[in-house]
Amino acid sequence: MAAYTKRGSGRENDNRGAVHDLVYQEIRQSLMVGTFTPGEKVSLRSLAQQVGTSLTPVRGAVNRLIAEGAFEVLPNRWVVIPSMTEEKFDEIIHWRIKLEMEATRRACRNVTKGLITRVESINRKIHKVVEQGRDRKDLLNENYEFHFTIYRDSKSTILLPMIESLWLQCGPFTYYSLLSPKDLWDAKHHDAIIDALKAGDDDMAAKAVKSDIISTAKFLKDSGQYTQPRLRRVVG
Amino acid sequence: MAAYTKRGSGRENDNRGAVHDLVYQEIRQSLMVGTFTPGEKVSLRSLAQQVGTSLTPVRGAVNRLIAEGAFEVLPNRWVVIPSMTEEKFDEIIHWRIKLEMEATRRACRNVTKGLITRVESINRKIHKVVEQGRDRKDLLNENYEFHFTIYRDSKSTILLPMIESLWLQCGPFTYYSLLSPKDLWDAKHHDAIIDALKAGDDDMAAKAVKSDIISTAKFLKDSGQYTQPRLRRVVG
DNA sequence: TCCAGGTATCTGTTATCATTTATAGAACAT
DNA sequence: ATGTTCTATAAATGATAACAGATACCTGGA
Repeated sequence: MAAYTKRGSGRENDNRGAVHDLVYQEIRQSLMVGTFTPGEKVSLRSLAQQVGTSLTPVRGAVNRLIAEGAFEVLPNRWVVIPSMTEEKFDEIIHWRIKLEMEATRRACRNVTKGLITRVESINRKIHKVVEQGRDRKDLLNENYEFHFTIYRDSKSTILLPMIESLWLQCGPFTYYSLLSPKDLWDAKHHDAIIDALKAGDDDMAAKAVKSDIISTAKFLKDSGQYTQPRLRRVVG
Repeated sequence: MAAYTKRGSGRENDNRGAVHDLVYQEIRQSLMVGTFTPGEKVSLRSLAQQVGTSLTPVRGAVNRLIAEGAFEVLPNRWVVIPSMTEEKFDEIIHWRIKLEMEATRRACRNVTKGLITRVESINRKIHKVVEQGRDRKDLLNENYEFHFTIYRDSKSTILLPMIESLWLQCGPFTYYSLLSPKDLWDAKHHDAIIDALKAGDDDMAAKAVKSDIISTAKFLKDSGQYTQPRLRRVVG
């Protein structure tokens, strides 16, 4: 037993997280709520200055985000936010539906009281944000939490990274939705998901998730702007 | 092998690729042909020494591979080859089938003469390797090329990274198949894929791919060894 | 007015060094 | 003989500086 022996100082910094992980989380969050705009150029040095570190941890975070499809690297080796085309968006949505339906089914099959409590709590927050008309970014964050709280309970180390990657890829596209005047958030899908979880009906839960994805996809498509395929200047 | 250094000497190295990209390719290749064994610890320094560079490009490559699920990072911050469980493997195969069927369908829909030529060329190489009983690793490499030559023609920037990630994740598992005495390679699936491509029958091509995946999955499962979920020592 | 060429600046990339942290092994006490 | 503590080693992580390539801008000439 004797957990008294603490090595070294240890008291100094309870932060415990590697800096490049914090940087990753910060950029990722910005990405999800549409802080970056599709096509925007991203500089490692400016990012480093923004987060107040050297290039090294930023590089680690950016490399990871590139691998996840959140960033794109041009032939120049410059890093940009990928642009979005309609085909690409449709494809993302198509696979989001497939993967998230399955993740939901799995989570529903071994649903616990704890999951329902957590999800209901987040859903209440969402309702509150919508009522109070608060910042749309809060809504996006809570929506992310709502879904991934469920998906995490699928206990699938295969599904989760794929789903995260897809969310990350359509994240910047939500930038335009922030500009859109109309703010239609239909809470009925979330409620339906919770009801299905409570009933332990995995097919019903999956269907509710599908409806939710289609609904938000339609919302994004309405306010979104697709980017033309980038024209690369051919140097002669 | 192959010191990649790019720093001082300007023209020695083909400037087309950054060093960390070459390192990535090399590690990835090793991963695919089962050079690493599941659960094995990987040290950045040893990797750097192996490829003859400093840590920096190795870190970039490893970070990317972590994001792709090829490496796993322990709470100790040590990097290891992920272990494989039966559930995990089945899940990977399940989604490989779904995604690769779709990629094949897309490639088949806009099939070109060039694709068929390339694929037939690779298939001939595979036949030759099998006949001559050459190194199993050559077989794995050619098999990879065969499939991804097709998938690349799906022109889907969404599908391809997901499929690559799945291949990478079951890559180390093939280590055991290299140890297996029996070497059953059924070429009929590849031939069926080519026939379907020639006929432009996307459903048939997709079905042939499914058969091929199931076949190789069965082969891997026969010779594979699953790893117990890692036991973390609980300090008391 | 337009185009060519050169220069300054910005970008990613790599190497090296310093710091922190965790594991392993030896020495010690019980 | 066993368990604990100290120490040495090895590991990842972060900061900094030097380097190479590309872009942007400015200048000079037609």
